[in-house]
Amino acid sequence: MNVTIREVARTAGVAVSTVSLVLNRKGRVSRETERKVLDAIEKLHYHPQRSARGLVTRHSGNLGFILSTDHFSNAEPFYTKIFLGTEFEARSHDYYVLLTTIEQQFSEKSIPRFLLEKNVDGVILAGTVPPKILECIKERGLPCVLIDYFPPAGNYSAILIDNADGIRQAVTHLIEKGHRDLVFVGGDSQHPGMRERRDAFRRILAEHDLDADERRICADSLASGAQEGYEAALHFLNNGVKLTAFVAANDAIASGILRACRDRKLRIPEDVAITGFDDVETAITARPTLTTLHVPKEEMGALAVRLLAQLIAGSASAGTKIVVPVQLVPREST
Amino acid sequence: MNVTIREVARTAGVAVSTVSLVLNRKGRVSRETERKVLDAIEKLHYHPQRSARGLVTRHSGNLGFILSTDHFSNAEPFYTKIFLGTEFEARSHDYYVLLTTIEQQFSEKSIPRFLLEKNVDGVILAGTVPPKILECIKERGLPCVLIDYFPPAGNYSAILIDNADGIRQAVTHLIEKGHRDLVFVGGDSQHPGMRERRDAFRRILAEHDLDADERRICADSLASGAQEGYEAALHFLNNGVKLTAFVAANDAIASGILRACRDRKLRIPEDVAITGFDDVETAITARPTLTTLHVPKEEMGALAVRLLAQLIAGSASAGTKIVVPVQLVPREST
DNA sequence: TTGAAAGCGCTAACAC
DNA sequence: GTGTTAGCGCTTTCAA
Repeated sequence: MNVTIREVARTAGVAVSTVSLVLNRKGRVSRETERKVLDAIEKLHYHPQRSARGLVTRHSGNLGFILSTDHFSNAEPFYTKIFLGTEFEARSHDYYVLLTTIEQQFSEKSIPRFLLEKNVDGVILAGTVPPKILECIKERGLPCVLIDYFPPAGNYSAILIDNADGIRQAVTHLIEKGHRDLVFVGGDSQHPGMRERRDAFRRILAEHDLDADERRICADSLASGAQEGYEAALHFLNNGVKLTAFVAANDAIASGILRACRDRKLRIPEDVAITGFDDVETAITARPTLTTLHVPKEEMGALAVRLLAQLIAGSASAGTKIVVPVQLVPREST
Repeated sequence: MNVTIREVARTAGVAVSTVSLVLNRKGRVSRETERKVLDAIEKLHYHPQRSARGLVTRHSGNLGFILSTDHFSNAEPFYTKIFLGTEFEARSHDYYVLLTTIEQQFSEKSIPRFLLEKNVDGVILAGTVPPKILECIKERGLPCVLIDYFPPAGNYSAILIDNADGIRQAVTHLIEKGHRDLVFVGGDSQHPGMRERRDAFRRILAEHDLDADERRICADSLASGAQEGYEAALHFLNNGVKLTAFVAANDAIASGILRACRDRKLRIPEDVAITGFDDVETAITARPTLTTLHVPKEEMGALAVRLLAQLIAGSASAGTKIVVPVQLVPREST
């Protein structure tokens, strides 16, 4: 029932190693024997078995995808989109992708199973991940690609977002709409990308000779959700900061701001304009719909797979960074 | 560098087979030797390798997920949600999910690689799939679970949607809103689920003594998209069929109907009401937002994994069918 | 209860 | 070019 390489060799009248050579196109097999082997393979419907091959080649044919638990369980569409992007691209590279999540507080005993079992040839990590997991991967000599995160130390391959340009587009857009008094609501200040967005806001306002005072920037929260946005917005509003536009570090925050403004009976965009970042579902389901920066999430996943595949093949060098552009999507909130 | 079972045996001072017994808790190992082995494992950070184990046990630890190409490349959120549901659930069953897509016109040479490589222990198939792939899976003796599809012949395990009850809820809702003249716009009549929705419409209207004439039912298209909905709606409108409400077989169709009504300057829901089915993104991004039937997509994926895991373990019998309930979500379109 | 040894199906030296 | 053979790391008889 179970057809093996041995049977193929027997029916083709050659040695197993010859079959193996044909299978792996290592050349140096005569046209004639190759034909015989190919015929036998065809006839027997033979296909090499992954685990047997993997045992000796030390290649699994799988890529690992690691996401922190909160990113996934929030069902954050941001990272799931990225994940689907990797799934899609992986197929054309003949890889399968194994997904796992890890806790932010990483310990020895929570090492992803696919690493322990040597069941992946490379790893993609999306969003903030504990530094320890990176060491863990390096120890095993596995190539890896980060997405939307870059740790404080070390030189990693990564797919990053052009955060500064995104904020520039948002601010420029608001200025064109006549706004002069902007405030910024940031998120998790541990995340480098979030810091980039905040810093860009500061810098770009300065470039335009607009008030970029620290009191116009609220970016010290630990989370980056709607609740934080809501509270930050009330904070600005209650303290009488002069403002006509909010620049939010992401769409969730922006939707929180939206709610705060509604609570205060402010009209959007007449009284106050709001911009988000990421262009996730929230942006389009919000009322009014949210002007935001479109981040090509699926594409980032695809790029990560492509880069990782090259890293594994040795045709790209570790430390390669790819920055993807973002695009302003004007909607009702401005 | 690479710690194997042999080293564990050596440092524990026992035989390799003993370590294996401990690893697989096959019992009949004395407390004392078990301790020694466990200590050695701990000390060496040993973990069995998947491919080596798989080679002998014939278990890969993976589940396959098969989706038709059109379902996936349309980036149909319906099936991607289901897929994410399987990913989520698989983790708690210690399985990884391998995704692949197949063409609707299935041939010998397009058999999913994970089947050829014996790289999965069971298979989940979502949406319409060619019957040949099912034979192909059966030949290999792999358990499988279908989602949202049931082939004309054969007895399969499946996760199905309570389509009839969904249509009942939609119709009842419309009747409560005062509608008496309903029409139905169906989709791909090859799909059993789509047929169920159509048949339920016919039956439920009859139960309420409403006109369920064939001219009120448009369900002969080959696709189930917005374009089909648009054309069907125009067809009804142009032929002067008396109607105040459309019941669509899914949200995409409903959004097409919506557009047709807008083109004809009909007010929604004042002049005409519309209901969808599935509750995908479209339903909430449409203007006005769409009253629809919420289908628990992630949950269906999770149920499929749970059932498949039981099938593999032998603790459930092939042919088990699970019907998931749907829930009406009233929005602006009614 | 434990150990020795035979494979699982494949690749890769190394001979011929 | 092609065949022989030794493993890859594990599980599983079968003896002891």
